[in-house]
Amino acid sequence: MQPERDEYTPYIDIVWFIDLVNVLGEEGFSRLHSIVFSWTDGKISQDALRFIPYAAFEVEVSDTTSKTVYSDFHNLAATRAAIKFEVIEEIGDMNLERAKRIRESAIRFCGDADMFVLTPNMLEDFLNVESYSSTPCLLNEREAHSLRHVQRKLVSLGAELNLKGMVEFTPPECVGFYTPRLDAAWLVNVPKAAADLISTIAKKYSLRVARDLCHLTLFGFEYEKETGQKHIAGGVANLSRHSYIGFLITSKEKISTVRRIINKYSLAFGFNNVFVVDEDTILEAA
DNA sequence: TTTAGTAGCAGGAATACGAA
DNA sequence: TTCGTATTCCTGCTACTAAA
Repeated sequence: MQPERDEYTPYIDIVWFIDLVNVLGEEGFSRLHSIVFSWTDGKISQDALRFIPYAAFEVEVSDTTSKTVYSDFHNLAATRAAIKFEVIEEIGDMNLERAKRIRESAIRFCGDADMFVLTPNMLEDFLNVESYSSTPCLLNEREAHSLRHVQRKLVSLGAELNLKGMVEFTPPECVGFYTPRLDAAWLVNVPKAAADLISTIAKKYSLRVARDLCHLTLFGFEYEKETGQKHIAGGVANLSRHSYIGFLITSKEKISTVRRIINKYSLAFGFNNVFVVDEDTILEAA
């Protein structure tokens, strides 16, 4: 999403994107964009939808300060990339252990995870590696016997768009904590080479990556028709953290209620990736 | 108890660079 | 030329430890 004129604009040193045109083809992406464009009132630009950040790297090679490293972690979190690396040259007072302590604070206070610290030397080890270890898939396919109309529609629409559709989806990064379940999700495969490289780095340095490295949860869906405000608010919170773009589907009568929750939570918790969609709009999507 | 040395950290000035 | 961001270099503060 384009920054506002008066917003600070961080420069991320390196970002690996998944190009949805490569994944879906020109025609498939064009169709997906037209659907997302209509569901978000045009708030998602074509490029923001096309290039999905997978891995982001911030590199500090000077005698950097702790605040610089701390803001690096927040800038990395703002990319919404699945996995984030702070690469630290151990110069002056900055070193790996100190950067790791800053990482712990960043994870605790900015509400993101899967951020790690490396040194340039640790990365150079991988330049001449000929094969990488394969990436284990953490997805848990749940059998859903009775699907609601909206869920069936989302599964069939996802299949038409060449996306992996799942219902009653449990985000793999939540295992061991409170485990939310999204009513539906559309996932995209991560290119094997990228996933395997990250897996190999994680394995060598014992980085505890929580999320599934071979899929990205591109879209999450929650369907709330009759439930109360607090229940809906939980859905909004789950969507913001466990999908790249989240849609809360509800009836026409409840749209204003849901929008008020999204407005409140997006300001309080700093996200801008959840939208409310009228149930009929989903069912009529062709 | 005081003093000196050291590590860790914070902060600012100067400068480089690219975009508008 | 201006603006925003990154980088480099430097100084100062605080806490801790060991020696006097």
